Amino acid sequence: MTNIVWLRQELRIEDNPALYSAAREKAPVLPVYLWQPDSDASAMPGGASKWWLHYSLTALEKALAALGAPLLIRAGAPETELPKLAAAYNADAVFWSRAYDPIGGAQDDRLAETLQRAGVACRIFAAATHLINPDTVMNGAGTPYKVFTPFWKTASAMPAIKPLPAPTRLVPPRKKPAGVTVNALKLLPEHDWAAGLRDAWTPGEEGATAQLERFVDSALATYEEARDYPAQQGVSRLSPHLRFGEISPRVITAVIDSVCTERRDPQLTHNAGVYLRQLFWREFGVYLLRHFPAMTHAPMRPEFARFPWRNDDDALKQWQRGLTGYPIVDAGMRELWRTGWMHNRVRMIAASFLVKHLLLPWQSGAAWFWDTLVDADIANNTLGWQWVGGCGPDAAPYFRIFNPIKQGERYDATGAYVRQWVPELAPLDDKHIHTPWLASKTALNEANIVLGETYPLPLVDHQEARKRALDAYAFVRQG
DNA sequence: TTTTGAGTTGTTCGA
DNA sequence: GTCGAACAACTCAAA
Repeated sequence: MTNIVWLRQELRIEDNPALYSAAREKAPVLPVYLWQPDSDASAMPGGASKWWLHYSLTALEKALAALGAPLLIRAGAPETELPKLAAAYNADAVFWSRAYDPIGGAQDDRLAETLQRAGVACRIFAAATHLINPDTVMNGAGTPYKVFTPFWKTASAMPAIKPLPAPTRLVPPRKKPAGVTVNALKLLPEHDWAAGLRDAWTPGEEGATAQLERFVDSALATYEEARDYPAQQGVSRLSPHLRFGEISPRVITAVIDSVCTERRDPQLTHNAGVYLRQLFWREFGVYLLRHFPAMTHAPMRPEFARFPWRNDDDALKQWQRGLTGYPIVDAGMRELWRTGWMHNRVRMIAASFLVKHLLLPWQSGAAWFWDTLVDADIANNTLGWQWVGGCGPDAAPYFRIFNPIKQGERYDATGAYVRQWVPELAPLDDKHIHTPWLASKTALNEANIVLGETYPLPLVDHQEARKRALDAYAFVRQG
């Protein structure tokens, strides 16, 4: 008799309800990860996510081996692989955490049915991937919230669930598992473009814990102010760790709460509150997707179906490559390409530029982010892009059009961020670092810049693009 | 049912 | 340079 633990979105051993419960029963534990190459194309991780997954699985293998039970890795769908494994190991039960996205949820239902037919018990847990269960937070009318603040008030007032400890020891099944190696999944790119990712990140539970510690020690106390400046280390950078379940948001909350209690510093406590509120945007994302599964592809506001999006592959490519001619946008897009991540402030600027300045559909931006972000998460990505597009719940009003010049000058006043990611502009003086097309010939010569050759001229004029966007949004409103 | 207040992250214009 | 208003109504949530 064996307990199978299917590890899906929680690639960690601490605060893992399925693993914890299976381990408590003293029976042998078989932890399983399933790679699903044939699943729905929209559910397949993008290139950057696959890179991360490779190292996350490697770390998980090591952690589980240290506890005594090696990880079994297989390729295949859970509803075919898990019943096979249950039979081969004479398993009494399969333990796993529920998924709240449409594809994962449907998979849960199919798996539970198949296992029950085979006489195997299903021990399904509310996922510790999130702080709330999306099915339990509703407004007074009994319908799902569509506005963040009231959602947050209700959701954050729910009693916090204490994180579960990591099991100290696991009993392996007698039979040696026959799986594949992480390498066999071929998650790493054939052509190695991942040097920037390797420099920037340490995937895995240990890396996640270390990152949380760094954030709490060095940035949390100034989070509210510093989080908007992309050249500073002002944000948590925990998003990919959360995405792969290498750390649970309950652990993050518990650690921060205990630090605040210990230090009794009102400024720290205030900033911690600002950060924890941000964590609830992640909750809001999964919550909305649970209740409005079509939002991954369809605008939440139906009138946006007639939005006059343009079709311009050249412009899309220039945006993707960081060649729009607007330094802050290009810096962000190149940070993304190199490191698999982009600072939140710059995500808003770059995304707004695609949707409002270029009038390209938010779905094409979402697709690019899906492929290039190490933290690509279907719920967060969808919410973020619908918000920017103005077609989501609680969205940015249509007349709120980020000015990429002003944003650059305000949040990257010295140009440190632009200089890091757009090195061809680095020698330019601060005054024109966000507007190279306004620099004098002498200044450009001295900086070795030939506009249109070494760095592009602006793809669109801000004022004209702004007017065009306002007209397009007016068209949607009036029908 | 009706009413009322509020709504992540901005920009521009004119006094 | 600073400040407030306009952008333009609309939807959501709760009383």
